[in-house]
Amino acid sequence: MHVQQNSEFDSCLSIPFSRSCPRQPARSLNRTMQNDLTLLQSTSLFSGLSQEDLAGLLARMGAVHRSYNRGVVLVQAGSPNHSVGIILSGRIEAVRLAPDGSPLPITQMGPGGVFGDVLGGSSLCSPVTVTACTPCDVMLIPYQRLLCPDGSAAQQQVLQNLVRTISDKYFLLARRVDLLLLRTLRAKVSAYLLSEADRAGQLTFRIPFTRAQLARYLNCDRSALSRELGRMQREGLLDTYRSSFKLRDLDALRKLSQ
Amino acid sequence: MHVQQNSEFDSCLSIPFSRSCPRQPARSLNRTMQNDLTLLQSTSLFSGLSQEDLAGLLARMGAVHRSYNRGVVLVQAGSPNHSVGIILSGRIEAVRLAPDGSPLPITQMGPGGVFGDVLGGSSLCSPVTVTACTPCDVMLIPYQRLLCPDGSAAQQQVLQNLVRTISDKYFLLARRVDLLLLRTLRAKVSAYLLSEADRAGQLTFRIPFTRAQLARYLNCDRSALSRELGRMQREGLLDTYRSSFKLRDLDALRKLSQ
DNA sequence: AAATTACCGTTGCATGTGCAACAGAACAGC
DNA sequence: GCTGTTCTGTTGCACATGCAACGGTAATTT
Repeated sequence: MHVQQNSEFDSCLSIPFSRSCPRQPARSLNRTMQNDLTLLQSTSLFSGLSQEDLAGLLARMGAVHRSYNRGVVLVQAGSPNHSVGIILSGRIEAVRLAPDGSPLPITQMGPGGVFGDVLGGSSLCSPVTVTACTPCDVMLIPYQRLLCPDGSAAQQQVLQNLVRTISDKYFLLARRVDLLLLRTLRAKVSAYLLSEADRAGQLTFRIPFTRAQLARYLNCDRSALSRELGRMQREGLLDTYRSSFKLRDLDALRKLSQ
Repeated sequence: MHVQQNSEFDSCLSIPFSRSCPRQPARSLNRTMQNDLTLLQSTSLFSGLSQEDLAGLLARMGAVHRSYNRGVVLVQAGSPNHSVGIILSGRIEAVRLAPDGSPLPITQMGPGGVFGDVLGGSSLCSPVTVTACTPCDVMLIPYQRLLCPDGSAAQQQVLQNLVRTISDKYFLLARRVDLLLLRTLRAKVSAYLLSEADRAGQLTFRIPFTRAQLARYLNCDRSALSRELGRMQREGLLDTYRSSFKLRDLDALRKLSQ
């Protein structure tokens, strides 16, 4: 099973859906439930739990299952969010509204991804808007129930996992800071593309951004990004067409990214 | 008692030491222990615990008390870190080494500050070097003992608190990202100074950075920063001399910071 | 198939800012 | 006192990049 968690970017755009339609007859639903448990087990939040413990825990915590269509807003920035969500199928993206109102892409996540966890139960308002990129199935768990210990070993394991999950997100954000700290646009582009190639495991890959989105992500102007990519292409460093990239000179790119 | 936690910047440079020398006769030491407990109670990590619970928990977890002289390295970047530290007195600072080797200030903390918590227990190596700005007293708790539940209510409370603590640090980092995303140097300076004034609670304050450090923090050139500060001073927006600042036109600064 | 929209590359221009170099002030040590 | 070091402000210059505008191509809709 293809599980992606905490992936700040994710170049895999085609997700193999285990279910195209969440509303199914009861017999299929049981089978679906089984699939969900297996997926949840491989999640950073629920790793290390047996299926029995997990099922019991979910019931005690009042976990609910929701389906959303593409484009639906799951979490509205500025309004309080009381649930942790785990993606069962589909993709979601989190964006921030910049002070000037333009959307700033933060992260995208596929099945197994956990969102809404970095609120610390402090009844804080979410700084990001979470929307469904594709039709989604999501499991929602009230944050209070998640944090409030019931004394079970499983629940304590989940708390530990939660610490891990949030720490991982911290490090992802820290890596983004590293990107933003690079001085030249060329360095940013090189660092970003190298990280994407690393994630994809090959030198040819697609990124989950349009040019305009990537420009916002790297905090630069869209035309400047196009210009720089054109230059790098002419210099033989890479090939690119729209969202597709092929890295040609890894060593040079590594040097450029400092 | 003056408690500072999770302060990414902190303009208070003069810390009133409760103890100038940690090595004292037994009678004083007990009194010191009492002070420590009170301070720890007001910490984000140990809030909500009674002194009895806290004392028992610390003993069970194998917490140790260490003193460091100014300049000593508490955590070396790149080497694994197995302990969470809570500052009892003094100040510490965390810096990163940029790819080019220059130090990049990350955070400073005073009494009550918690560090080494964002490692997720995954035996990760610390990305930052933590050093003592002043002579320090620190309480160290093995991360494994902290995460591994013993079934006590106090321990579960600590786990919850740990989630909160890490979440808070995530948001601090997110705010730094916001700073870095601002397009012009003037906007960065305005946003930073406004946040410092907000923290200090007054328009006249000192920042914990030299010009060169602030330039690194805002990701700009030192001379460019001096130039911009000079311009803003001539325009009547603020006054500055070395690390001291006085904001003169709050409205204008707010507009500039977008 | 036509029309509408979104996406992308290109280019000219203005300028903010990195870079290097220098000098004076503050500070520490002797 | 003197000396060396660190911190800071200043300035000239080059250039990377933001900005605006335009046209072309791909994608989507009717």
